[in-house]
Amino acid sequence: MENFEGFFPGSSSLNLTNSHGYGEVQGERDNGILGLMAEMGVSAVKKNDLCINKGFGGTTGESEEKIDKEKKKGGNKKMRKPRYAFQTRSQVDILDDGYRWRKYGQKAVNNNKFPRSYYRCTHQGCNVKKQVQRLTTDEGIVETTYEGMHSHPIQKTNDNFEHILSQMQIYTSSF
DNA sequence: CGTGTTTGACCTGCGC
DNA sequence: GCGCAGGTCAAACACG
Repeated sequence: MENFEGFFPGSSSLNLTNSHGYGEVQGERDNGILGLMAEMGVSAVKKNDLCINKGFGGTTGESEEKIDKEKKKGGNKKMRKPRYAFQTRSQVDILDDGYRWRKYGQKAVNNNKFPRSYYRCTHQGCNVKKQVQRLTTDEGIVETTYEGMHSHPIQKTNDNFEHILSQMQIYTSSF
């Protein structure tokens, strides 16, 4: 069982050990934050396409093996990185997960009245990206999408992250 | 001065 | 081919 290295290494100090049986996907260590969010009851999903799969009824984590479906379009070698989206009920958009993020873009998307912000990990050689967007339907919900896995230690103490976690309230999708 | 944010322009994929 | 929407770049700017 992997722990949360990659997303939140060191978060094992939290009382949120991953006990869900997410298997390895694509040989990557993909089950980190998903398990964490599952423990918290936060609606979390891995999205390979841009569809957000809500409903975390306990049977999530299946059909993740299909992400290797490359687009058979002229041999495009551009394989999409797996992305993880989770929604948290928070007053702040930026969840300080201990990494250093540099904002590189902001865009108004869809019919969402809130702009989507694009962040990139500033660690050299680590091109993990994340998108942060507040939902129009529920302004208290912030959806964060991670893309890629961190391959370096966390850069800040996790005390703050623990505080953030305590602020996160369980969000169970009700539709 | 180093680091991060802002913001308009640019790029790219996709549907029509 | 064209237009739109999403994603990224990069110069200017702000701040400690």
